[in-house]
Amino acid sequence: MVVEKKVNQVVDSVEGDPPQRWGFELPLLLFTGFRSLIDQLHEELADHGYPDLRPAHGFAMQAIGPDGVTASELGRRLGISKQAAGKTVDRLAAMGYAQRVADPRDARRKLVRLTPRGLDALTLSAAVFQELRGQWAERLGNGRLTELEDALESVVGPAGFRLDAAGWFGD
Amino acid sequence: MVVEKKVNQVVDSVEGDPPQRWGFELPLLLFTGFRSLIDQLHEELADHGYPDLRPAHGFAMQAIGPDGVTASELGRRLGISKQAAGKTVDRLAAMGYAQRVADPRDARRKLVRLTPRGLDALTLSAAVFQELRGQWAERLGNGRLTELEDALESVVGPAGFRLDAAGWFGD
DNA sequence: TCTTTTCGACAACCACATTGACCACCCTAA
DNA sequence: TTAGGGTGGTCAATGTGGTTGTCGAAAAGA
Repeated sequence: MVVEKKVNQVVDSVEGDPPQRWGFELPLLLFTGFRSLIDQLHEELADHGYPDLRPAHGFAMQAIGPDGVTASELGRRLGISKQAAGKTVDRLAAMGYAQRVADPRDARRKLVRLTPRGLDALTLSAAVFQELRGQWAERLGNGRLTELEDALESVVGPAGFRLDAAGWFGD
Repeated sequence: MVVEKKVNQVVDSVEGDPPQRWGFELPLLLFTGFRSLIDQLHEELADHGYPDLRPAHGFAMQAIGPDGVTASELGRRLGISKQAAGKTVDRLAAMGYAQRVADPRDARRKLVRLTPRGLDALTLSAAVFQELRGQWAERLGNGRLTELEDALESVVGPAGFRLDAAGWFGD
């Protein structure tokens, strides 16, 4: 990559107008948008009886899915060790969002399944996201919103979304 | 918020086409875009002699800024305790990106400043982001990219960007 | 059947945050 | 001028969520 050139470009334009927009604005805008949606989601969730859910829990429950998974598989999906996944399940179970059930077809396995409460939280989340998208559509106009979504998809690809976001940021 | 209505809407359309796009795609697209930019940034940083930098370090260094801050103020900006901020500074200092200097005007304070190496990393990051934005512009066309940025800004506002992203996600 | 792999658990450990306590220092008002 | 309150930095204890290592039981494959 020709970054050296860019260094001078950036340094030079400190005294002047940005070419169009600074490059660093893009990730910040994306992150701020994401964060605002997630924060609003959890406000709604709290108001509707799920005050203890955190963003990471949503990813975990999404990774469990409607059919359930083993703790090992959950670890793979979340990008953490199976032991850490087991502890995550413990926490979700203690909060009443998940449970372990023995797998009759494989005595080693214990399937992690969402409880009805867990499924409800997921259903509500989907509805809140739909509502929030509606608010964006109101503000931007449906066309601009769709273009935004399409543009993003064409850059990042429709590639299956990664759920291993928990420790990714970490120090 | 009229979420109850949305629940049925979402449940109903499980058997059918999404209204346009599912609401949950929007946050995922935003996050995936953000993540892809950050991942590529850190690939570049690693290739240019900064292999030990993690995303969270970038936020911390950004919070320190070119003028330096006290550890307490750093804690406020990052949304963590001053003790945790102090440890973060210890880590950055151990890696050679920051240093503490006594403040001659206030004997209590120790100013945290970026080292030349830290400043270089920040400058390089800005250049990489500029380059990455160029790649997006190539793929989308400059017009569509600018529209994307403008649309995002009009939703989340030009409000100063929050740096307290580290523990925000957390479990 | 024998070997290898997989699953879930237990234990020890580590990284990074927390709270609480403390002293040194600045600032201001009596 | 001095007493008090607020602020800055550090130490200590603790909590949480992750890691690796190990293990026995069970499944899968040669």
